[in-house]
Amino acid sequence: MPELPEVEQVRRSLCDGPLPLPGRTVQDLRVLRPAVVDGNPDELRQLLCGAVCRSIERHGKYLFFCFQPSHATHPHWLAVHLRMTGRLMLLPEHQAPNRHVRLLLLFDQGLTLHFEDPRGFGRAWLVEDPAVVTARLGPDALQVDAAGFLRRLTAVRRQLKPLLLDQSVVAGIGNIYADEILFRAGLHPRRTSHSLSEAEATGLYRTIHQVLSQAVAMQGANIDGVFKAGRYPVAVYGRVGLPCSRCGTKVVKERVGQRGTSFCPACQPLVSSTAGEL
DNA sequence: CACTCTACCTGTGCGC
DNA sequence: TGCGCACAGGTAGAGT
Repeated sequence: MPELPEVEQVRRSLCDGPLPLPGRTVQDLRVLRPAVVDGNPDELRQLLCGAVCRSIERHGKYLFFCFQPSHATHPHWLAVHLRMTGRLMLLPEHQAPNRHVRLLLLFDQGLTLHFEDPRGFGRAWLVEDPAVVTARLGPDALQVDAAGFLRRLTAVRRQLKPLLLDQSVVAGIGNIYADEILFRAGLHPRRTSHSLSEAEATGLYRTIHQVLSQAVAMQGANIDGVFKAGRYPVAVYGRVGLPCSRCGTKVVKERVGQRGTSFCPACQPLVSSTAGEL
């Protein structure tokens, strides 16, 4: 389930890997499953064939591929959202797409970008400007400054778990990192934004930044047997019934805001405490 | 405004 | 072995 750190890892691997995408020209585009494209697949193909990839940007969980078509003055952007099970892989052209590949972008020098997605929730679509998409989102969770975050936090009266998941507040946090952040901040998922002390609110901000930047540095999360994108060790997500790494209390799972939520009932008390960060 | 539900989709893992 | 089924989750959009 790619969230900010995993999406950033994808971006980096495509930009800074041994075979960087920027600078390469699209030779062909194949839509293997039309639902993956939001818009007309033929139009997408016409616009991107012959276009040169200039850069790949990220905002929250969205990727934006900047393409300069040969006969246009301004670039076109391919927006991509991987949702839960989407993956992007740059493979040699002789590699046959597996049955879950939805979209193929054939580049020069025999490189093909595979957009694979077993669940088929992921989407790719063209935009004139990434701002069309990012206007609906809050600031990127790694870019937001303390004052901006605290302003957004105190502007509402909401439970912390759904608040962190709301992409219009800050963009990039999903179910896994929301649980990890709240655990490390020592905050119960049902605590409300307006109930936080100043120290708790600042601690939450610092924890968001700390957890996400550490996860980016470790190339994403590592979840036992499920999701091994990177090496960032999760402390509570998917660890129901196992002892909390900090105090040994069994990790519990409840539904908070319709979402499965794992936390340590001892380290994350529902009542305000002066414990501070973990 | 805050919350809840539903739809989308399919692989996984459980109970029987 | 195999069937049925709940479950997982990001987002949009509708409803309470």
